[in-house]
Amino acid sequence: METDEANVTGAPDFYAIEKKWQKMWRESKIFEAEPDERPKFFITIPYPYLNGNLHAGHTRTITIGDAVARYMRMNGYNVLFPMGYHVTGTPIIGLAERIANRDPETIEVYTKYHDVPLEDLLELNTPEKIVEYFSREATKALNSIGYSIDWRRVFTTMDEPYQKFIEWQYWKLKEKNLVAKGSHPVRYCPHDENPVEDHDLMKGENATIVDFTVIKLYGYDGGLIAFPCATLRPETIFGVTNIWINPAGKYVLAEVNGEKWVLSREAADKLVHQEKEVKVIEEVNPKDFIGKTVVNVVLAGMLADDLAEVLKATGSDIADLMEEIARFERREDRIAKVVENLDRVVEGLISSFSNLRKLCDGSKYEKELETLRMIVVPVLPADFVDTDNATGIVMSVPAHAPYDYVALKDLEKEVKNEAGLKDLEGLVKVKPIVLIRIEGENYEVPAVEVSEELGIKNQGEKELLDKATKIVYRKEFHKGVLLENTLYPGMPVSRVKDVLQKDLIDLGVGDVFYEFSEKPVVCRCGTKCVVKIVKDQWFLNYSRPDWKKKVFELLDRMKIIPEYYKEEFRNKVEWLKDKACARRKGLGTRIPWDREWLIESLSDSTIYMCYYILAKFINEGRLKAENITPELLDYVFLGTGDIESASRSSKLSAETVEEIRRDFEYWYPVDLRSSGKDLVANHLLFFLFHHVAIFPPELWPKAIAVNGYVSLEGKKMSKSKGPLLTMKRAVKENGADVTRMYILYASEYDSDADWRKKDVENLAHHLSRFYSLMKKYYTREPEGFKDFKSSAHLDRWLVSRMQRAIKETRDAMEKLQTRRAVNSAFFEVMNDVRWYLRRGGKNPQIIFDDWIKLLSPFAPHICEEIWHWKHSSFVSLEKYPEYDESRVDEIAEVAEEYIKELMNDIKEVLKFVDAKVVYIAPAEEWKKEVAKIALKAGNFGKAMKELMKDERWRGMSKEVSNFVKKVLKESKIVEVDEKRVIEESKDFLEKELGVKIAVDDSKIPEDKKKLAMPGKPAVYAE
RNA sequence: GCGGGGGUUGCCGAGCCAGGAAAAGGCGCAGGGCUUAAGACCCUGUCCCGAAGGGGUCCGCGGGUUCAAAUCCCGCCCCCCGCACCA
Repeated sequence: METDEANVTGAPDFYAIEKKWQKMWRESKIFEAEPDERPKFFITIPYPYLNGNLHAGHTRTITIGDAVARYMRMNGYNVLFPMGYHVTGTPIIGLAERIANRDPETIEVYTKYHDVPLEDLLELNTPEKIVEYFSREATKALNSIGYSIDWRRVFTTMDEPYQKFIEWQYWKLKEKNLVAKGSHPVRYCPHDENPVEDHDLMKGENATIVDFTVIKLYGYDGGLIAFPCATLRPETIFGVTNIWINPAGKYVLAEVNGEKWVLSREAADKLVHQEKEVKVIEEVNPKDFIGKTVVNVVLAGMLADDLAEVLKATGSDIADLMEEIARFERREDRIAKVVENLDRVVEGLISSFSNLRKLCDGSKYEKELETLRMIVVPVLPADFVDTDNATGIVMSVPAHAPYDYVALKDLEKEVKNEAGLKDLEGLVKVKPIVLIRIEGENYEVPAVEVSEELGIKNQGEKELLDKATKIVYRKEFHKGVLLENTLYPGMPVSRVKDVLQKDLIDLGVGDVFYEFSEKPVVCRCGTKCVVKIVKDQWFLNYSRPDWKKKVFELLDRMKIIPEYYKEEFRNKVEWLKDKACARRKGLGTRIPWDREWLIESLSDSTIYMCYYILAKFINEGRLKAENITPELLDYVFLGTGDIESASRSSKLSAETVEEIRRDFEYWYPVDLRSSGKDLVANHLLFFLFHHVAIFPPELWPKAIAVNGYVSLEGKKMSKSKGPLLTMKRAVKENGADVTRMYILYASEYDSDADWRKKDVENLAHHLSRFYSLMKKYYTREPEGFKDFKSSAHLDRWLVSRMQRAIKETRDAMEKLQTRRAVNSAFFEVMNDVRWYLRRGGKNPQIIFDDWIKLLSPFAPHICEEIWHWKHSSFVSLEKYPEYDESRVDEIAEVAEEYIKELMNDIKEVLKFVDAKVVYIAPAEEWKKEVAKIALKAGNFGKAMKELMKDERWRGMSKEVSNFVKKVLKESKIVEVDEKRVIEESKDFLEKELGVKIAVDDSKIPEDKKKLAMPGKPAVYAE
């Protein structure tokens, strides 16, 4: 029998095949790209960071890149696909230290998940050895999976020439004023005296740094004493009725930048790290301050008119001063003036207030007292104040903060009932000051109404209070607008914070206190972390509008895949702030003008794609670090300066310089950067920023593609905790082609791929089947097949279907939809071939050349192997199959579809009848009119309307409507010679169905005939 | 909270942008063929009902538009990711 030679061969030796072709490719240098007359395609994948072995995540991203590279190469492009290694930063150093210290956890993770043999691992006790080891391993892995990389361009970011390149880049940025010094808050461990990164944390990984606005209210006790109130809503300063202090807390009096502050003990400790000069004078008892009053300086300025009147009426000695202040037109100026005379104003106001109180509770100065009350507010006790949050002192704004309102109400009651609090009588009054209007809502005093709606009885009901707070804050933030009694009437609450914070600081009554959003934040060493302001850091000024504008321009013109990431990128550009780009610790390049700083790792990997051009010359030994001068790089990358100075400074011949320049001009810009989605908000963003900063628009990148992660059996992979699947292991266990195909087929775009052993094995079976098919048919002469035009129906069908697959695969690849591409190029063709063989096709090999080429970007080794059974060229360099409309035979396709449907119909019937013979007859000719009418009408609705006018059709509206749908989709159905098709397929149907088939309408009853329509013959079984 | 994405038949996952199939493909499961047997391979079935190719129900929930909605519109619920100085 002819069948069995294929099956017996069994599974091919993937491993041997892979090794063989990898060697052949390498020896033939077919992926080493040099400029020529072809159009070029420069594709890059972010170089991997080498603190471990490459894993399934890398495998996915790079396989996508390689499939595209191979696809483009087969489409006539001169493709450059290089790779390098990223080693900048601290993780490698940390790893070396942990290995040197024999850290058990590290050893476990690296032997268990990264597949590093223990004896090798223990050797890796310096960063250099780690880089050496993992780059070697990475190269092995990348080769073992068959990527078409031009290895002459490999490098690491520690290489001296690379550092020269980065120095040049940073000089360029400096020239353009895009790098500047500043300070920046970071998470910091006081014990280690170091900034703390995520993986160094024991607790609090989710904590972010929030900036509280500190607003100082002033008391007076022989001198000014500031009460720094911390708030996230500085606008509420206009509605303060009192301030809160925790009577049970530990507080200190300290000199902060020369001013006396009352603040919590913790706060004083924290401020030391926040660029403040802090000298603790003494511990103080918070209860001593309760009942004392403090001055709201902002309001004092704003209400200077009223104050002046009050002070005059009550004979205060600062009445004149206040009048003077009131003469200023602008509120800001008044406040400034108050601050200028802070000492006198505060003392004067406080003593006036206290005099007036003693003098006249409830008598003739009632109104004046009320005015003063708004500005001179009491310090009151509150348990809910957290001394470990910011300063430990907060403002009370009962109109807009449910906690404040409810606590005040409680306190009011207590004052009446408890003897110990009698001092506070007259000071505790619940009189909320409203400063925000919420658009579209009817609140008078939001905090009061919301608290009442929720039925909050006292401050013990924390849950409800939190809920109320959330409601009020949310509504006010989104729909709130400031009222007349504020500094910015009409301004939305959502916008006021930054403005006001800055104003208050400028006026001298404000400050910033950085605090964690969640607590505690604990370092691995067990110490509680603080926020530290790092001074004199170098920053990349990403927030500059002119810089961003250019990035937006780039985004507009570039292609982002998938498309909706363009919007995501825009948002991220908008959101990006200045970024500290200097570090004290780590591997990398020093800032050339300030050598105590290292350039941070995300900042030295932004335009390095152009370094691949240099790398070839460097690896050839033609270019050394000392040759890489600014003049050289200006000339070869930017075309500025001149060849003479480039040549002179670099000590390279003019020819060499020109050669590098030509290479660069040929290859640049980057045509596609394909990356995992984790790099969107950082690396890819910086990639865009730096390109627009340094290169002219014609050298800006053309496209970015983003792909999702890989999980293992549904579990997230983790480099540091496992599970992890290394590229090496995946290839070793499954073979390169299986690994590649699986990862490409597992999912699309940014959705995550799940690596499932079972599915992977199954794919391997599919590939083996493919190989067997090839083995059986590929080299065989086709029977009775000369060319497409004259061939038999089934052969034409197969060729036609192949055209569909080609079109679909190409379309998918153009959009980087590898899943769809593999599906059509592999699975769908496979199904067609199977159907073809089942139908008795003898010549599947007529499409095999195309099929092998079609699959070659995805499973290059096996394709190369099979291809060589018949050809001596590399399939990797062949022309990718082109969709050829002249080889599409719609009628053949429709006819096959017809047979499939007929078979299903008969099968359905046979389910219910135990028949020996099935009679089939195509519908009567006249029914084809339906098709004509339907096609003329063009759409379903019109067609049905038209047809139902004819009474012949009315009795069978159901059948007609089904047919109309069909004919509108496959118009060729009417051109099929049904009778002939059935006759030709008779043997097939009989074999498949196990019954006798007869084309004979005389045996078919009328009611069955009625059901027939073109494309759906009458069937009768008996 | 802000921003981006998403909820499809046992599972994974297409389809939705350009309305008109119980809804591709894979996995799993069941049955049959092949085989001494296992594996591999091939075929069939896999929402419910049905002794004739049919009918019913279905794509997070609730409305709406339409001859027709998984697909368009409105409201709601739920899930994932990013929010940084870390590669």
